Amino acid sequence: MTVDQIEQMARIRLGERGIRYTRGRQQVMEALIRADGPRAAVELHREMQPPLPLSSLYRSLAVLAEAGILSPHHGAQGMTRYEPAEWLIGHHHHLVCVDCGAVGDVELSSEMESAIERVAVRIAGAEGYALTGHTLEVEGRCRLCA
Amino acid sequence: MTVDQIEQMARIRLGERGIRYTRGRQQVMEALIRADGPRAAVELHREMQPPLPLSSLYRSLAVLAEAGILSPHHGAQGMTRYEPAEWLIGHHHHLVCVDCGAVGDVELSSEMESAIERVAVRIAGAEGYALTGHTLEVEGRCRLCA
DNA sequence: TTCTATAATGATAACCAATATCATTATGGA
DNA sequence: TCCATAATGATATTGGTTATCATTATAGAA
Repeated sequence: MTVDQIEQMARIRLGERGIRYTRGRQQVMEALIRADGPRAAVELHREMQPPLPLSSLYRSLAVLAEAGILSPHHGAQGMTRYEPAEWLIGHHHHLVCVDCGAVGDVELSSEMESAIERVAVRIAGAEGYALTGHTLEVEGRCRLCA
Repeated sequence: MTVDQIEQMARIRLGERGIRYTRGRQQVMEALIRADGPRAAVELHREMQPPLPLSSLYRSLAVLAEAGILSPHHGAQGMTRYEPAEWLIGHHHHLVCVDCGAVGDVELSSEMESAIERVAVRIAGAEGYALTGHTLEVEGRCRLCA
């Protein structure tokens, strides 16, 4: 799935809801699509050239998440990082560094994935929850923090 | 494992580090041991009788987490919830309500657990991380929010 | 027991990610 | 082109969390 294709799907979803896919939102989406994991507003602000004002950045993230195009991930230092929703970039899990807070995406083989899926279904059912998703958060110390 | 036994282990760990197990910290630990999942400072403040001052509450949580007795969990609304570390209450996973943010603990059968453990080892190894732990975060809508 | 060094407390202020406000600007449709 | 409405961005505000610091409590020494 190319960046353009993902953007196209996002654009359609927004159009259906009367939400515009403006230059700023486009910048946010492209940065997140190219990233290898969730990113916080402050991180995007640092990396974007030229940087979008923080107020616009935060609002764009909120709008895109509300539309189901971005998914929030609550991480270390109380920062909320976002990444394109799974229907855009595929189901995956997270590898988190317990020291620096870096988060990376990980995809599993279908056998591993279905094993985890079965567990998630079992857990949600037992507690009367309507299952919406699941993520295996693998924690460790990254090469730099080791 | 009883509340007293868990407290005793926590007390020993603190003693080894020259950290006192004071009445306030005791109140915090007992509230968290009795809880069925991670709790935030604000939640503890509401539930404790009499409530510890928020400044002391936050500091106690930080001290106990620093000593490895509590583990932080970063959740919705940017709130950090804490629970006794796994070496005290056992390994478990989390069931999170995507609407209200409630978090509950879930224990798995040993077969399910070892299946997930294998996946975690595989992931960390592939990315060069030193594995420290893993949690399956199952997301859904709880009975109240359904 | 008393003294003393040090840890812990709690009121207060400061911090910072995130959100709300609102006047201005941009956009798509009539 | 005009207009209704969405979006922007500077600014102010919120709220969870952390830092400060004078006071209090505690463990160990004398």
